[in-house]
This record gives sequence, C-alpha cells and structure tokens, in this order.
Amino acid sequence: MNIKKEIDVRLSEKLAKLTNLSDAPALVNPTSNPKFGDYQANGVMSAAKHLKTNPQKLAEELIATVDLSDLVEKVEVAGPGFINITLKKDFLQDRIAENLHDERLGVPLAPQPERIVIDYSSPNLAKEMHVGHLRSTIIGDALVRLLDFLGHNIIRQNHVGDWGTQFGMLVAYLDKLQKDLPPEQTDSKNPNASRNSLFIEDLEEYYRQAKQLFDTDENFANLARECVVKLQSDKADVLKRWKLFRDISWEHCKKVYEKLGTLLTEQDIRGESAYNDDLPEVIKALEEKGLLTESQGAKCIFLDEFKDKDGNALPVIVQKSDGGYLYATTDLAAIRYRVQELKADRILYVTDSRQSLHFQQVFAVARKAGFVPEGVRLEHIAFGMMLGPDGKPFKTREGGTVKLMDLLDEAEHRAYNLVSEKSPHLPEDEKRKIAHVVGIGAVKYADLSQNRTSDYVFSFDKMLSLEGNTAPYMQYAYARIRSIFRKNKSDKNNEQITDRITIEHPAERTLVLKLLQFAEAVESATSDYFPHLLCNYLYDLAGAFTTFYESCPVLKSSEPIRSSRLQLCQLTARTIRTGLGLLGIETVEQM
RNA sequence: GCGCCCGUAGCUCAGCAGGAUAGAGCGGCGGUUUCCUAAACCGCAGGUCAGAGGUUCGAAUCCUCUCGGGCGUACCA
Repeated sequence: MNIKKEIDVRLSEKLAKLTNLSDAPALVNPTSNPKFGDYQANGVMSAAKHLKTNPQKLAEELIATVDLSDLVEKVEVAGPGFINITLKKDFLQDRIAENLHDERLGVPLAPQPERIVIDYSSPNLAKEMHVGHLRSTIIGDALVRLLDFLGHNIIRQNHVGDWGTQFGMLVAYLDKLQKDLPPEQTDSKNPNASRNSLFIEDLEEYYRQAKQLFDTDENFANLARECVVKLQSDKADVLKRWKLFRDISWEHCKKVYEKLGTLLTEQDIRGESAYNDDLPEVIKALEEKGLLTESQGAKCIFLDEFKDKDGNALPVIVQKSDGGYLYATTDLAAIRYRVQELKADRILYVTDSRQSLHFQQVFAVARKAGFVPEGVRLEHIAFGMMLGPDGKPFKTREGGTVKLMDLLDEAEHRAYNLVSEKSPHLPEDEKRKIAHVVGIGAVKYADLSQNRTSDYVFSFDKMLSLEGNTAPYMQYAYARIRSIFRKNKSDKNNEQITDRITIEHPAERTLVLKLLQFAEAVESATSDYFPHLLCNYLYDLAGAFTTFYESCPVLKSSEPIRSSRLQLCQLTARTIRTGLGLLGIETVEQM
C-alpha cells in the first residue's frame, strides 16, 4: 500500500468537493520535520489562495469532512494552513505485518499495465564498448527492472550500430589489408579465413586505422562508401565480412553485459541494419503525407517549432543528397516498427542529453506523419556526461577513450583489494565473488544515485567508500543484518520467531514507517524515471535501521520483543536487497 | 547568433507541481568500543542557495535580466 497516495487521494477528493476546484491536489508529502507528524498536506493553502478564502479555515473544514480514522491518530492544522498527520500505531503495525508475507513488500502493481519499449545501451558494433555506453546501459537496465516490477510488459531494444559508413570502412579496410598481403600469407593472416583469428582488439585497431584512412585518403573513403552500397544490395562476400565483424563485436558486448549483470540478451538486439529495408518506405510515407521538401539536394522535413538563427524552420534531414539515409530515418523506421509490430504504449529512449534536439525532432516528425497514435507516449530519458576528476569528459591519462571492460576490471580489482584488506580470513573464491558484487555494484550505484540529468564526476575512491550513499555502504548494511541471523541460528537457545511486530521504541516506529514507504520510493523513482530517488530512500532506510540497531537490542531481548525486532531486521534486509535488485545491484551475505 | 541544460558548504551532491529553521557524504575538529560485524556511530565548525529585480502571506524552487559554465545548432550517430 502506498500510504502517501492513500491519504492524498482521500484529502484531494474532499478538497475538490469543498472548493469546487477541478484541480485541487492536497499535496501530501512526508513531513519536513518529525515534530509535525508523519505526513503533511500543503495543498489547502494554494486552493484557498485561488478562492481568496482563509486557508486555516479551509483546512479546518477539510479535516472535519474527511474520514481518516482508520489510519490516523492525530490530524491538526498548523501554521498558515498546513495539515499535519500522525499515523496510528495499530495502523503501522497492521500494515507492516502484511509486508512480512508479501513478496512485493507492499508495492502495488500498476493499475493499467502497459507495453513499454525501452531503447538503451545501443553500442556501436564497429568497436569496443567504452564509457560512453555505461550510463545508458545502467540507467536503462534499472528502468527495465523497475517498470517490470510494477507489472508492465517490457520490451528491451538494443538499437546497436551495425550498419552504415562505419561498417563500410571496416570492410573496405579488410579488403585493402588482404590485397597488401603476400599471397602465401593470405590463409594464415587473413582474418577472414577463420573467426578465431580475429578478436575484438583487432577490430578496435582496424576501426582506428580505417577511420584514419577514411579521413585522409579520398580513394579509400570512396571504397568505403562503395562497400556501404554493396552491403545494401546484399553482395554476398561483403555481407559475409559484415556478419563476421558483427558477431565478433557481439561476443565482446556479451562479455561486458555479463560482467555488468544487465538483462540484455541477443534477443533484444534490433540494430540499425534491421531497418534497412524500411528506410525507403519511411521516405515514401513522409512523401505521401506531404511533409518532404527537397533542399540543397537533400530530402528534409521543415518543422516550424524548431527555428534557426534567422527564425527559419530547421530541417530534419532524412535522405542525404547522395541518396544515403541518416540516424533520423532509422529512428523513424524504428518508431514505426515499435508501434506497429511491438504494439508499444510507451517508447523510452535512454540516451545522453546531447541528443535531445534530435529526439524532439524525430518525435515531432513521427507524430506529424501519423506513425504514432495519440495515446502512445514517446519519451527521451536524457542523462548527462561522465566526467573525470578534473571535471572534463572522462578519458584515459593519455586522452583516449576508456574501454568499458577496463573500467569494470579496475572496479573489481579495487574492490578485491578492499575485501582482502578488511576480511583476510575469507576464502579466496569468496573474496572474488564479493569483489565482483561490490565493484560492479559501486559503479552502478554511483551512476544511479545521482540525478541523471546532470553530468557526474566519476571517482573510484568515492564510489567504493564505505561511508556515505554508496553501494558498499548499502551492501554492508545488508550483510550486517544477515549476520544477525547467522548468529541467531548458531545460538543455543534458538527460539521460534513469531510473526507479530510491535512498536515499543521510537526508533522502531521510525524504521517501520520507513519500511512502509518503500512503495512510495519505487513509485517516485519510476514515474519520472529517476532511480536516484530509490537510492536516496535506501540510504535513509539504512540510516533508520542503524539508529534502531544502536538503540534496540535484538538477540539479547526477551520474547516477544526479540521476535518483533528480528522481523524488523528481516524486513529491512529484504527491502534493501529488493531495492538494490531493482537497480540491478546484487548483495552478499557477508563481506 | 539562436536554443536547451546547469550554477546550493572547501569538494561531490540531495532538496525545485512554492511551504515551516536549506540537508547528506567526503574533507576538518572533537568524541564513542567489557555491547548483536568499528568496513560502524555521535557531536561541532562550515551557506548573501551565482548576482539583481519581480510575483506571493511565503521563493533554492516560478518569471525577467546580468554574469559564469556545459551541450546542441543541414546532409555523423
């Protein structure tokens, strides 16, 4: 049960009736200060302002009309028209007892499940994954888990870059290599001979060299462009190489995803190449709608809502003057597929904020062209850049791109050193397991715990710190609780844990209330796609637990308090594990 | 030039459908351990919420302008 929502709905309904305002939200939130109770409603004041009446009087009227007796111990009007609400102890105890046997820990399912397509990760298959793919992958994966938990039907889409100039370049470069080699070496050195002889590292290097050639050698650039054309016309030998590149690259991605623990699989891939045949169709459809204009040889859609410096409409180019298609064209084709074939109710794009103009334009064109029905939502879940400690874009010391695999390896390595230092007694394989969970968790949590819209400063030291709002802190909080149960099990006078939770101590009450607010945290993190709100909640929960644990002896208490407190420990552990799980972060039993 | 985002403690960040005394963590200083994991906890110091106007009973939050930073802005993705 979402307590906040429950109170809000009841108050808002009555407030609307009382004021005859169509929109009179009660604006219920947890109180800013515990002395005001558990929840406060702030909406009366603005409603009173609209009606030009006395807010305190209106607040008094409202609480006289609304029935909250099943939840509430005390409701009072305070200050200029706040309504302060204190929940009943019985209510808290009853609700928390329900969560004891609830897999979902009180989080309600979405009343209307939707089919939600989430486009995320989307690496370029011509080269290794690098830090630029990290945020999309982490944030996208967390949103998948969160929305799925609410009962939505999630369709992951990995819109990989597996087509176009970049692949033309690679194929052309391989051709060139082959020609340059002496004939007798062709079989052993020719990467095309066997896939085993070509690795992602080679591919990375080829891409670099091919790119350089492409930029400097006009002849080569033309060859590369020809290869793109050949790709599009299904020339068998060219296609064979393309598949080879793609397969090698995917093997590499798979390893990264595996290490990262993302949900993406081969089934989720639907890359740019998948839309190749649709691109002329998209142009045709736009043409038929009368949206296309030819300008400087390119086919464009001019949209009035986007203006250039002189106030002229800005174009969205969908076909180049040389006949080639662009990013926007592919995205339009993808939208059609997602609407028509996947039957999406909502399509989310998890990409960096630099692409926000692009998506605004693509969304606008898709609407105008009738590719997207009225009720279908298109949303760009934008995020900021990853910065290095110097506040500049995150690069290696030499100024190169940081490979994602290297970064993850280092996180694990650092976590391993930490574990070895703090818990040398643990067996080696255990230490490795913990290092993996903590290292990867740290990278993910550091990203997710920050408001995604802003840039964030990447720091191994900070994310692996045991202090503050970090993964290791949360994982440690979990492990500490689990240790209580190991201890309890090994106790001689191990007693049966009963089901009742009773609130005796203020710290218990605070913890219970916090536990009950898990539903609110999940809801808030999901509604606007802000996973950091769930992180904030978990951190607060850990704090509430610590206070409880410091002031309320658990194993040393006598029944029935002992059972009650053990249950609180159990629920806290489950809530932390579930919450981290929704973010794609694992826990360990000891660390 | 135009557009979008941002500027909160020394540092990294919360808070922003307007609400009560602006919160954390790190760093600094000072404490706590015969006690269920000290990888912990508690306390103190630290702020003209970039600046100036405006709207309001009330502004970090909304509006306008200024300064500072980032990103984007016709054939890359």
